[in-house]
Amino acid sequence: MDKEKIIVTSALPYANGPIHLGHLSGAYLPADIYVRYKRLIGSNIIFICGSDEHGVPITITADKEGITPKEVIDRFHNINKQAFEQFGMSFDIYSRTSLPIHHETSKEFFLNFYNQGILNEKKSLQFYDEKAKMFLPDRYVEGTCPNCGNEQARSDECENCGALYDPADLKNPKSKITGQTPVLKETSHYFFPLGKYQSRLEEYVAQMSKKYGWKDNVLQYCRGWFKDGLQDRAITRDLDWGVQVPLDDAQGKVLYVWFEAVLGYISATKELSRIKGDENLWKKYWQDTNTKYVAFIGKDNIVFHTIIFPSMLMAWNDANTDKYVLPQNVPANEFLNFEGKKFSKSRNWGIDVIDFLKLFPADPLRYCLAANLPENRDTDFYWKEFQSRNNGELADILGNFVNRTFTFVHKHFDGKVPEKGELKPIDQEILNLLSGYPKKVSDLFEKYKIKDGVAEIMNLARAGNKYFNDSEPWKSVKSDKEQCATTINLSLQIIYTLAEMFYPVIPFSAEKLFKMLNAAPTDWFKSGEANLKAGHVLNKAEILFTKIEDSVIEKQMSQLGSTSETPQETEKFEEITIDDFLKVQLRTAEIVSAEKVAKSDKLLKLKVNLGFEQRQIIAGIGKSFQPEDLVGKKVIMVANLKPAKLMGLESQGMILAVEGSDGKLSLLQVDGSIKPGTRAR
RNA sequence: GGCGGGGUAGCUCAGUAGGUUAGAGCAAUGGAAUCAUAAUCCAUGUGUCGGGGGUUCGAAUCCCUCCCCCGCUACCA
Repeated sequence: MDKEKIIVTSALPYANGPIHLGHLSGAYLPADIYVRYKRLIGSNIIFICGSDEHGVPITITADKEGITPKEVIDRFHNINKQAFEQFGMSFDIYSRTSLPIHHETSKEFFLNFYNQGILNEKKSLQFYDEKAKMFLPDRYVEGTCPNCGNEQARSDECENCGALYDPADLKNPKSKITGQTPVLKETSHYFFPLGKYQSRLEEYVAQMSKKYGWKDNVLQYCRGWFKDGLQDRAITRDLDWGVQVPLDDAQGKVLYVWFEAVLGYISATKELSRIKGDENLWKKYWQDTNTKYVAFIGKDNIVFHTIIFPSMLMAWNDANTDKYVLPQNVPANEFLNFEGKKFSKSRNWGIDVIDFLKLFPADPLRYCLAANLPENRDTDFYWKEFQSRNNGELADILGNFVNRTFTFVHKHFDGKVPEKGELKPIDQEILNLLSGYPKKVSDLFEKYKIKDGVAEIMNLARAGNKYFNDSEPWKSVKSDKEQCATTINLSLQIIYTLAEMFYPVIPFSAEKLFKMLNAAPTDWFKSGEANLKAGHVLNKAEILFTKIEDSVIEKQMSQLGSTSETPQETEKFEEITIDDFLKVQLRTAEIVSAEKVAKSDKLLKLKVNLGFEQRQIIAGIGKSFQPEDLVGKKVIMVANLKPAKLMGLESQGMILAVEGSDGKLSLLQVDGSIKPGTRAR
């Protein structure tokens, strides 16, 4: 078989937080299984990943914690790198986009596009916050719409009336960061003309998907983007954290993260070349039309890998003789939820990889996630399912089959592979099954049906148990030793096949299995044959999987959602003076009427009695309360909040509520004897 | 509200070029076996395939409509 040359990438995780189980299910575990399988069939493959370390959210985290962005990325790069290692991710390199090689690569792409003249430079007046010393992105500015008077208009458009205008016309602009009045300064940005590539992209997607069978969910996303029409996208920003725009007149500008992050795959491969001492290694993969490039991602990343990255590579290829390969397949997964709800750090819902691996070994997690990958739709991780997969499948089906065979061989055959004798139909049947297995599983993995493949492998362990049962070696050992030897010989061959088939899924346990067998993996497609010679000496058996007790699982479940236990230790509060506090007028108010705001999911229009006057409040609490239940309640409100318009309705204050771990709101209330309008202090 | 994804057995999930009695694993019930981590093996499902309508000889699968859930987004003052 020809050695396929393959690049596999997993989405670069953002170095602004630890990765959780959902991330693993989306872009990492399926990729690792695929890569390990491909290595076993002899493909020439490299597996690339790294941290994505630029962008605004990282600077915000840094500001909040009073540290530098560098400290933020160092922390999460190391945490995530370690988590991946413990989980058994077999990346050839786990790089990072803060490395000089990445900055150089990104600049090279930018300059190439710039010199080709395909980038559009657009000048515009943007608000500049002199106190924060930064240009303000549109969503950080608000003011009064020159058209309708809406006070929450953005700098260049009003969402209330839909008007578009020049930022200079916005009245009373305010910076949302400092509250200062920003000034207008001229700035210019470069735009990548995505629209120009639309027809080529559509053709590319159509061809690749037809030829290589792209997943349905991926095509649906692409269709949506194509239908809306691709727009020019700005590829620069006024910011100081990121890759500097390599032009003399572009001081204080960096490349927008979406532009450079995908290039991280290439720069990481360059880094790998450097480490391996083969300068041109990366070119042999990225710039060879025979290379098959597969990008594993979660669904949130589809547009970047099927549209943006390919269009950038097209633009490069148009002007260079060294041409990059485009993704041949983008097997994006949906999302993994946790116990029925999506992962949420703030609600303490879910578990980080690094924490999980402190409690349990990697393999049970790998198996459990692999058996329920969100390949077709969102799926859930349940603690109970994890326990039952570990105990009922890994320990009872696979572990026990191995264990019963090994104890038998040590007890009756001196720890050596016994010679097989004449084959009965039952033996021939299992041999046939065995020899067809590598192809059966391979066919599924090649189509990225990892979940089905994994289920199929476990079925082989089931078949092993059945074969052992039906053959009854514990009887034949007394009546027909030759027949017994055949049974045990074949059972050991099954274990060998299992070790190989399971290696991509549960590598740590598979290695133990090979050690017990005193053997090494072979070519994948030969692993269904008789690989153990009679007389081959086996090692002692060890327990592969220990069972997980109910109490251990229950403890984990009981800790879920209990945010009160860890009252956000990491959050630091800015101190304020008593005078600052007294600026806020908290007063009791009685709700006199409540009704839903038309065409709104969660807004309620409330009339409240403040004692000295009535107010109208538009509150976003409609998902937690029925309007009729609110009437008569005495709540706490901010009485001197500047009025604002929501859905065209004026809101003259804000009532206070807290959000529970389930997302339901609870109102701050006082008892009935307190008069409306009483100030809280 | 807009866009996208879903609603199949008690639970977690498969299943669309429309076609014989709709599947798997788990759980449940009964049985067999005792080599083995009390582990295994066999048998057992009256599931309105979210509701209603339509196309068709035939629909979980195609069309229309309604209901519910999830995500993103617009409104969380």
